[in-house]
Order: sequence, then structure tokens, then C-alpha cells
Amino acid sequence: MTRPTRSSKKAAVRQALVAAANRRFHRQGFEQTTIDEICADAGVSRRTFFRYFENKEALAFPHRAERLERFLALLDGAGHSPNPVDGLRAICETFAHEYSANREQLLAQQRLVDSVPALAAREHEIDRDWEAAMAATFRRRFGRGAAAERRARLMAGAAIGVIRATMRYWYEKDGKPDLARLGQEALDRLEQGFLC
Amino acid sequence: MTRPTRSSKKAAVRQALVAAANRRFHRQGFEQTTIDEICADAGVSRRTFFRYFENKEALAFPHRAERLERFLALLDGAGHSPNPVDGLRAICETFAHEYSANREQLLAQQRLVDSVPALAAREHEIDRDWEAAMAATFRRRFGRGAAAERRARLMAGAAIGVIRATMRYWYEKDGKPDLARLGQEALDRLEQGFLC
DNA sequence: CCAAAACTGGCACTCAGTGGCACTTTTAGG
DNA sequence: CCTAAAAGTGCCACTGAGTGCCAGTTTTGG
Repeated sequence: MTRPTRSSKKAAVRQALVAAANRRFHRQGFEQTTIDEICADAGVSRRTFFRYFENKEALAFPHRAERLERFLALLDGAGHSPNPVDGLRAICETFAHEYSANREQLLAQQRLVDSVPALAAREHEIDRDWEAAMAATFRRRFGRGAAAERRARLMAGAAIGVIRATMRYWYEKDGKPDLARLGQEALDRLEQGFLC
Repeated sequence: MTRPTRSSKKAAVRQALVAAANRRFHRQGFEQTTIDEICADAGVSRRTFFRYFENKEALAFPHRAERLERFLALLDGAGHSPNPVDGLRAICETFAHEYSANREQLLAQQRLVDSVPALAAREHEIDRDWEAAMAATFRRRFGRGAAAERRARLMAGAAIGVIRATMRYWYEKDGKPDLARLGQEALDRLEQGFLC
């Protein structure tokens, strides 16, 4: 029987908070759940809660930091394709598989997010992080100059736009369509434009 | 001397709150300003404040409802062009002129928004409204069917993506570039895609 | 084994936002 | 005009989010 290390205990506390929050949010709704209740369930003080999460909203996106990190790493790794969209295609494939594997959990999370405006706002914040990451990558690929800069940003903006639209569509269809396929079609559009 | 009517008084109170908030936000920052202070400046009770604005954040976007309404009307009006982007081009022209005319005010507002995460989140909420409006319009143009539906949504997502990226660029350049021109270039990209 | 560092709990505090109620002003109908 | 209903306002008490502070405990590395 190994003694619990500090970091493993931290992970356990975090996990307990997330689990308690999920239960409560699901049963009572987001606003109707107080942080006190979550803390009581997790056996932790309110003060400690705020050392694990910035605020109540953060509980609804427990993988935010980790996923962004992974996205950044993948963007870095896919740095060699001549066309930046090809890099996105590969990344899309990776995330599509992960999301499909966690379908139920994601659907539940999304139902929650859609029902609480404050959470929808946080979700956009996340998108913004991803957009910034893509813009930085594209900029590196497109080189210097104001035109290249603008192009990189427009492309990142359009990319996150079609990605988010795709996710919403997938969620709305209860995660039944093939997400990887939807993603590839979205990226096709991004490449080829919307001229009729 | 005309007796002040009820609605004119309401408008005056609203205006006073917005003005007081702008002053305070500018001098002390958003979080450092309490609603109490704003109410005191405007000569109104705290309880009354919440009858004019949903929350403190709403003070930073005083034209939100009005602008969305106008956008919706323009979308409706531009319903006859064969290519939906043409409709956007006309609308872009209209808003570009308005924004350029209110450059200073918009720049100040944006500096505030960029410095407060909560406000950035609200801004995304606004974008979401605009995206939904565009998606509905495009859907009408593209007809029935899942493919048309998806196309409409992807296009709306990409559109708001390039528009927001354009606005950010313009803000960052202190509103000096020709916004109408930037907008048209962004819409060119939307039409023609990002294939290298 | 020990000192430093990290973690925790508890308390007091500020401020956003809500509900309720009494009071005043505006409006519309006769 | 006059008046009753409706709309708007102020005040008060309350809940709950989030922060600063400090004292006590646990973990870690040497």
C-alpha cells in the first residue's frame, strides 16, 4: 500500500470536486447549485475550492487547459505541411476520435453549457484561445508583412468559426454523425470558400 | 418648455448611467468601479439600476440591442441578391461607415473590453447573436435539406469569424485602416477560401 | 530527522444581484 | 379636469460568489 503523494492527492481532490459538481449540476442545474454544496460533497472547504478552480464556471470545462495544450502540441508537430489546412485535417482527425469516444460525457456537458449563458460565454473564451493558437501558427507559415498577418488572422477566425459550427451541429444531432467526416467537410469549405 | 414625458426620462436615466459608467470605467477600471458609485453619479438607486441593465457588463455595450436590430433589418432587406455574400458586402459598407464615424468611442470601448475577460465573453455572446441571424438568412436562401442547413451554418460561422478577426485588426491599428476596405477583403476571402 | 515549502481551513469582508413592499409619478378613460 | 390603474422608483434585507489574511498542518528534499 503506497503512501499517497501530494500531487496524487491534489488530483483526487480536483476529481472529487468535478464529480460532485457534475452530479449537482445535472440534478439541480447550474445556478441552483452553490459552491458550498459542492465543497461539502467533496469534503473540502470553500476556500480550498478556489485554489483548484478560478470560479464556478471552470467546473464545467475540466479539460480546458489540457486540451488546449494538446492542440498546441499538435499544431507545432504539424508544422511541415505546405498548406496549413492539411495540418488541421490531421488534428481534426485526432480530436474527432477522442470526442467520439467520450460522446456521452460531451453531450451532457454541452447540454449544460447551452442552458447557461455564462457557460456559453466561457466556451467562447476557449475558442478564442484556440483561434489565437492557430493564428500564431499560420503567421509563422505565411511570413512577415501586414498582408500575411491579416491573412493568418482571417484564416484562424474562419477556421474556428467552421469548427464551432460543426461541433454545434454534431451536438444537436446527439453526436450521431461521423464527426471526423463533418470536420473534413468543414475544412473543405474553409479551403474552397463559399462562392455559390 | 415641454414637460418631460416618461420615455424621455427613461432615456435620460439610461444615458446618465452609461455616461457615469464610462467615466468611472475609464478612470478606475471596470472591476474597481462599483455599481453603487455609478448609481450615485447618476442620481439613481441601486435597485433602479437593475431595472435598466441586466448587469454591470451590459453597461459596456449600450448599443447591443439596437445594432443587432439594425443588422437583422439589413439582412432582411438584402434578401434578393443571388449570392448571400453580396448582401453582406452592402451591410458591411453600412456598418463600416458608422463605425468609422464613431471611431474614438469604439476604440475606447474596445480597450475596456480587451482589458476585462468578462467583457470579452459578453462580446462573444453578441457575435453569437449575429451568427445566428446570418445562419437563419442563409438557410432561407439555401433551401431545405441537411446539406443546405450545414452549409448555411458553416458559412455563418466562417463569416462571423472573419468579421471579428477584421474588427480586432482594425482596433489594434487604432482604427486607422479603411474599415470598409478591410471588410471587403475579408468577404473576398470568405468567398474564395484559403487554399494556398 | 528537520526546516522550508506547499497546502488547508476558517473567518471576516466586499460586492453583485434578487425579492418584496410601500410610495410616487405618469397615463388613459370618462 | 379627475381619478384609478399602471408604470416606475427607493429602500431594506438577504443570498451567494469571490478575496485577503493568518494560523495550523502536511509533505518534501536534504
